[in-house]
Amino acid sequence: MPNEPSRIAIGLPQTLKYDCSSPDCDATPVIKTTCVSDTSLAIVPFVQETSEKGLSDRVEIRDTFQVEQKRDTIGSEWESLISDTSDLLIFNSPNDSEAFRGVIQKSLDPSVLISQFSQDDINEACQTTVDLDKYKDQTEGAGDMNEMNPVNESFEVASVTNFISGSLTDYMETRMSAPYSFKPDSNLHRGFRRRCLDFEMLAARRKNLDGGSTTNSSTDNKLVPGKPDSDSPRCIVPGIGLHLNALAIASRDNKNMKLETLSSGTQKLSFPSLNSPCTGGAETTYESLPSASTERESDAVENGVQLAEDASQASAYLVNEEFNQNSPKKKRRRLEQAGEGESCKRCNCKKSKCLKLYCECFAAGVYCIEPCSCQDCFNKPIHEDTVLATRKQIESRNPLAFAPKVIRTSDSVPEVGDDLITTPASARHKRGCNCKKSNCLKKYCECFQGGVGCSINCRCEGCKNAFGRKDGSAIMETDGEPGEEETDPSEKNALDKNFEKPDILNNEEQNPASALPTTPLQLCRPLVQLPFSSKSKPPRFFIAIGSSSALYTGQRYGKPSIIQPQNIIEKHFQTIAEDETPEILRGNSSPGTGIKTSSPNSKRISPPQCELGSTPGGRSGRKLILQSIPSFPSLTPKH
DNA sequence: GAGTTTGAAACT
DNA sequence: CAGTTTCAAACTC
Repeated sequence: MPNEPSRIAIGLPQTLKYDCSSPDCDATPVIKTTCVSDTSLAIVPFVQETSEKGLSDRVEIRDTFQVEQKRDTIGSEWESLISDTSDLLIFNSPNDSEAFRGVIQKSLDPSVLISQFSQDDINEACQTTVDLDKYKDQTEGAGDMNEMNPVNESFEVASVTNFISGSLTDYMETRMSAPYSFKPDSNLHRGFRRRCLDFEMLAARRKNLDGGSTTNSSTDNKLVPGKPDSDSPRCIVPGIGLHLNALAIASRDNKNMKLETLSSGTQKLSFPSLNSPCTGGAETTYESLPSASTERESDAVENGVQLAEDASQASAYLVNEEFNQNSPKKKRRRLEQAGEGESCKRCNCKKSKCLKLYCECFAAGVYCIEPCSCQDCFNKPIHEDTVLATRKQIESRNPLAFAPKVIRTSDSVPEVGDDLITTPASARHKRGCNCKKSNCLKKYCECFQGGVGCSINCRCEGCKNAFGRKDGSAIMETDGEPGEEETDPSEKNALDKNFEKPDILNNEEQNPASALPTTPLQLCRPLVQLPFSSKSKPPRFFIAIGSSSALYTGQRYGKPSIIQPQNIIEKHFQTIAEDETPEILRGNSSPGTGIKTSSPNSKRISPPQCELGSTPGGRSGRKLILQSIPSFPSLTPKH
């Protein structure tokens, strides 16, 4: 960055990449910086995202998007913006490490750390960021840096706090969630390697922390890149598994939620899905976690539901999971018990060497881990080269092969205040299914599995997808709703059976807005309407979808770690990802235009550009997604 | 836990 | 691009 050589240059190097592709982005400030530096385009969005998360005012969020749109349309202006916003990079600049360090040294007490920076500071900073124009003006001044410090430190603090507080796992998880990332050159903020993570390391880290050592140092030591230690946390491979970011988020959220729940005493929650193996051990961690988000507790809980949902579908990073799972069967059983089978990726591959999309781990962009029962597995850090090569090959065939299968579309353009949705699901399977016998009522069906309705892209036969039929006739809605007629009892049973409706749903039933058969669509709406409202409970499966989106956005924009410890930002993030996005899309996209742009029967996925097409000022929603996608392909490591 | 079914992924 | 094979998850018993 021309304008900020001294600061940015130092830390940006490759950290960017790692972080960008890591689910962590959302969690750590570093990511932000990284992302920004990585892609000039990402800067604004990134910043905005950050601000968004920090903002409680939804209006501001919208403004942010608007800004983004504006920027987008301007196009050429990006670069100038970059330079202008170079200061933003400070968030993650190496210099922050100092602050970070200082914070840690000051106190290991998360609460203290958190307290050091008021939400106001964060918001203020965020707002500043949000308003790019304003920011420009600021950047021109010498004092802009100072102004940003609050944010910066806040981020750092959050990270530290998160790390220090019982949420170490969370922190690490976040860090490590970058499934395959580049080897970090930077000693700062480098991503932890998710699956490589083991508790020894965790323990060591804890010790280090306890000993007052800086997070950075410990991290650095652990993250020595390139060491072919399959069990070490350095299993990151470049650009892989971006969509897992969502998972990471989900898992984190999940944990957070749990924490919240615990604190409230209602835990036993009712979030069966949350009890997935993944979250199991996290409790301990969280128990110690200070209730920094006390004020938002209710929200957090509420969010927790959402998160839980999310987690159920995607999370795969909890350390616990790695401990508890010994055999595929067990894993599966646990998963099943948890209500979701996708939470923690584990495979049982025997012939694919875990180098094909057959392998869930590989497909998810993560290394196989101990709980996997795969044979002749090559999806391990020691085979990083092979993994990357294979991945590249697959991506060459299908650029979105590792993208989330279920993506958010602009289909739903529900109007706030609308009653139940009559519009198509807000998320769709990107390719559509091809079911012949399952009637799209079982998890064989990717659409169903993803909790989304079938679409015109599907080639399924006899579609009875409870989330929405191919013909668009049957989107599951609340009991007694129109969509129900389409769904016969058997279907419902199937649905319930497959997804094991959590108690939470029952709770939701009490809430008209989120009544039972929560379908992506259905829930989506409430979310849109009440992004931050405690009443809006995310659709159980939809969340996953949201996560995916979040993933994109999160990666691209980076999820601020600021609030992570408290879930505050996280919540915002979630909300934004799932709720705000739709609105954004709403603005520009017309219903039914979403992903359906691709040929209905086309098996091949259209490239991001096509699918997400970015029309200046045209489809902000899509644009948003689009931007996020680019990060994925970061297959080419910047070593 | 073994065996079957299913549909995506991979291959031809 | 269609048809076939391979694969591993999902499912059943």
